[in-house]
Parts: sequence; structure tokens; C-alpha cells
Amino acid sequence: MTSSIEYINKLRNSGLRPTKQRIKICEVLFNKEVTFHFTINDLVKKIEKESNEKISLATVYNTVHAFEKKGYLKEIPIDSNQSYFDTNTSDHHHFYDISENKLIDLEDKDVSPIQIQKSIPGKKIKSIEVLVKLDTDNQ
Amino acid sequence: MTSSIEYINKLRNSGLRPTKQRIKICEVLFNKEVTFHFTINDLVKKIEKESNEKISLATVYNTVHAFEKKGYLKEIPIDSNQSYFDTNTSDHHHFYDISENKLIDLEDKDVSPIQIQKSIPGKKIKSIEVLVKLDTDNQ
DNA sequence: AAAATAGATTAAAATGATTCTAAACTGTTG
DNA sequence: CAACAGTTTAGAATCATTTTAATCTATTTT
Repeated sequence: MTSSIEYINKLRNSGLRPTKQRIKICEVLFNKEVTFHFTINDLVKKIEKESNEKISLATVYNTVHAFEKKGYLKEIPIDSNQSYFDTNTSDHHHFYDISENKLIDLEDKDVSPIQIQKSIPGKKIKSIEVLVKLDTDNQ
Repeated sequence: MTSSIEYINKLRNSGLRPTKQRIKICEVLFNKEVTFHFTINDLVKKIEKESNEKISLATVYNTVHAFEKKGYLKEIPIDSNQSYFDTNTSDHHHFYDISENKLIDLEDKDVSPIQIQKSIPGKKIKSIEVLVKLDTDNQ
């Protein structure tokens, strides 16, 4: 359990005003033992369930994007028209269960080290992400 | 150069009626020496440039999805709210140039073989895709 | 070869995620 | 406390994509 004082400091230290809404969103996102994946829609529902006040949709979008920019959240690309975010911001890969529309973390030890032999002049590698798509095994 | 007769056969063989629109889209997509990446919007522009008749947007969507289902196109997940497609349907990975918003193919020889040590009961791996994000190298 | 039919195309409307707007509100600084 | 800049908000706007329902066309049947 992290107290809201710590979130206030965290926010202030990264140049974000510690508003009631941002602190609440911090609590919903980071006051957990385990990291998780979510869409904006998921987050809105989570906020509603875990608190009495409602936060406007625009604020949820703004906050998630602000947190992403600060590195407190990561976006995960999947072939969907909805954005998925991850509270686990460490470098890691994913299973994506197509039939259940669900993301599962892969630990580093589960994926062989990836080396890229090609380079593009003037560009540097910012991230390497593996997406392993899973399907129901009917046989 | 592939003649439209071949596209007609290809379409018919996969259970798709060889309509004027589908043949035109085949020409725009597959009558090229090199494979390429595109969004629906790109494709609509390409069609307009390479022909006189226009094809309705809904038909372009339908056709691209039909071709994807038949395995003639692949969708590539990027952190964008727009779908990217690839006329190269072989298993391969991508560079994504963040600043130029551009996809670049990685050949198999450029990426070390990837092994996944974890498995989920009842699920089988359908695909393994690596997305290497590139950023401008300022230093 | 005309008629029947199933599938395809179309423009326009609908949807759904996300972004924008402009007014009201609030944390911070002096 | 006043003033300011940054935030929040509801609702409108936007953009990609999907749906609708009417029209059209490739294929099959007669």
C-alpha cells in the first residue's frame, strides 16, 4: 500500500499537479501488488467501482497519456482499434490470446534473447517488443 | 506483370467472385515487384491514382478484410489507431520508424531465432511478431 | 439465353474510440 | 489572499471503421 502522499510527491516531482483526479487514478493503477493491462474503458469502470466520485472521460485520457509520457505506463500495440496499456513499464513481451481478447505477460526468461543484425543510419533502437498471438488449440 | 486472368482465377479459387473492383485492387496490391505496407487510406489514394473509376470506401474495407482472411494480406500491429497492412504475408518482423511513421521489413536473417519457453494449456502459438521501434539518434 | 439467386457494391448513416473546445475550477506562487 | 497557469469537465467534433438497405452483377438454374 502506497499512501497518497507518495503519489503527490511522485506527481509533483514529474511536473504534474497533484489533483484529486490524478491521485485517484494513481491509486487505481499503482496501489496494487501486481501489474495489469487495461483499456481506457476498463480503467473508467475500475475507477467507478473503486470510488464514489466519477472522473470525466477526457481527464482519464489526458491522465493516461500524461502518465505514458512520464514513463509510468506503457502502450502495447495489438491489432485492435483500442489502445491497451500496461502498468508494468519494464521491457517485456506479451502473449495475446485472440479468442479471449486478453494479454498475458511473458517474463524475460520465457523468451530467448533477441538480436537485431540490421541497423538504419541515423536511427537507434528504442524498443524491441514481441507479440505472440495465441489461438485455441482444437485438435 | 500478372495478367488479370490470373487474378480472376486466384479470386475464384478462393471462393471470392472476381468483380471489377476486386480485380482492380489485386492489380494495385499485387502487380508489383516489391511488397509494401499500407493503410486503407493509402490504398484508396493508390487506387485513385492508378485508375479512373473510383471504388467505394466500404468496398475497399471489405476487400482488404476478405484478402486478409484468405491470407493474401497481413495486418501489422503498431501503436496507432490506424490499421497497417502488408502485402508481404511471409513470417517476418518489422522496424517501425517513430519519427517518420514508417514501417521497414526485417528479413529473417536480421533477427535471431525466437524461442518461447512458456505455454498456455489449450492454446497454441499462431504467430510471433517482433516490432523494433526506431527513434532518431541525436547524440 | 433469360430468369432466378446469392453475393457484391454503394452512398449514406451509424458507431465507437479518441480529441478538441471553451468555460469553470483549483493548485501554486508571490 | 490575489493572480495565474494548469486542470477538469460536458459536450461537440473528428476520424477510422462498420452497418444498412437498396441496387447491381456474377453465377447457376431452367
